[in-house]
Amino acid sequence: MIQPRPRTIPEATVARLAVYLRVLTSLADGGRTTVSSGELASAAGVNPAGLRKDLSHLGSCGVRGVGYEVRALRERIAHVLGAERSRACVLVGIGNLGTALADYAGFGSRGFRFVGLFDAAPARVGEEIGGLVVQPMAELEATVTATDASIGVIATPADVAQSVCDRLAAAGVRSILNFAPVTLTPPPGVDVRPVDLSVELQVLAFLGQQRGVRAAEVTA
Amino acid sequence: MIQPRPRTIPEATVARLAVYLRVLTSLADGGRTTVSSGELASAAGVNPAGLRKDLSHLGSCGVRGVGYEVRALRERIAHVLGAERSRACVLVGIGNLGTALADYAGFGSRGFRFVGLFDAAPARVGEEIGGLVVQPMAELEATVTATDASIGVIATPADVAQSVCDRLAAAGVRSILNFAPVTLTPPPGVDVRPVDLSVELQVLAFLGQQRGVRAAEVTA
DNA sequence: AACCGCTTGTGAACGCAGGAACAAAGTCGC
DNA sequence: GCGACTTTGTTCCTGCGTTCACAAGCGGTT
Repeated sequence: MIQPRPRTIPEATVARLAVYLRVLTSLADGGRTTVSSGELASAAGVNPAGLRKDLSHLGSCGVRGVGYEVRALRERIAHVLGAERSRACVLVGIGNLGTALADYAGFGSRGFRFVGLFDAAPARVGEEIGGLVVQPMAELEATVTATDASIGVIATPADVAQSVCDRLAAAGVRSILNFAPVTLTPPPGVDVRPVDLSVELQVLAFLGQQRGVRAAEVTA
Repeated sequence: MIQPRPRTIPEATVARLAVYLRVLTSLADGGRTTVSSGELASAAGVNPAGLRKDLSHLGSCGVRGVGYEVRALRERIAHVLGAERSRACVLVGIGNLGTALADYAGFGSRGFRFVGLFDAAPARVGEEIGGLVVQPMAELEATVTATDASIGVIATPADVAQSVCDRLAAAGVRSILNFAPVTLTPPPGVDVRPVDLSVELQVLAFLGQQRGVRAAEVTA
């Protein structure tokens, strides 16, 4: 089977596609049937030309002079992102953040479902969160295998994150979202995407500080 | 006063500097006094040449043939990022995620301190988290003014995030970290940095799916 | 049926980030 | 004191992402 499109979609574009998908779902819920690139770009906070280029990566589905059909475009993006099928995820580290993630309903509507929650603290084990019961760490590998989970989320303290990463990888998990404030070095063939909340705050603070300096210079 | 360095540091570099700062702190705690670019790059998960280029943006502080002095470099980065001075932050939306953020000790050690927690639900008001008492939304503006908070964190449901954003901006907050799954349109002069956990998961899933396709092609 | 306005899709140019290679500089050994 | 080695700082270059601008195409109108 020949793929008519080059299947290499830039990572930056993929991130924006996920945002478009969210906006389109919101529009569809609001009863909109068509939308122009300018309006969609405004709602997503990006440049209209860039949005069109992003969409061109998945074979154009718009109608010139009219715009895009909301439902059709949503389906198309969902298909490319693989969001149609539900993906099994396991979550390790049921602290405050882990609890928040396990309870977050937003994941379910985007094609992700948690199939296992794990924590090292015996006091946590047995607790029920979002319909799942927290399991001990010893059951991690068996659950990953049984559920064929391909995504792992690490919300543990920093000092155990690497060992959790290794265990997840060994059990067959290929993609890991890491909230622990350490840089993980995964085995070959495993992707790690770091999400460091402190880093986000520091970048934000620096940009704000720099903006202040600029403003002071302009007035000077 | 003439600044010897161009103060325009690329945003990508700023994000990495925050990571280097974290690694350096860890090294300093471990008793290390010097570190080479290669070792530091490995610990941060980046290319050594790129790391040296990042560091060159803030005036080189390394010693050729030896490496970087851990404490001095840490101080330097902290100074450039403005992490020496503690910054006042307010947090709106004390759900599961908000509670996790308020309780997260990692922020304190990076120069951020929460000075106000707010929630619209009367049941939440009065609760004590991480040494602070949750306040009603009506007190938002007064607290921002009194504490001169410059950073706001939004962890509310999506439907009220824009109005919270507007109120924060009106009260004087210039930088906002948004965890709500909507694209905010801030007033001029206000920066918003979105952190969408579902988007992160979708990008991760797509990359993993694409990796699977690649592997299948190679075997074919 | 033909025209006109509107919107998409694409081609080109610009700027930026990332990586590799090389020169400068300092330390360790002899 | 001198040479060789190690490591930084810089420069060049390649590739990617983003933006602008224009041609192509469709619907509505006359």
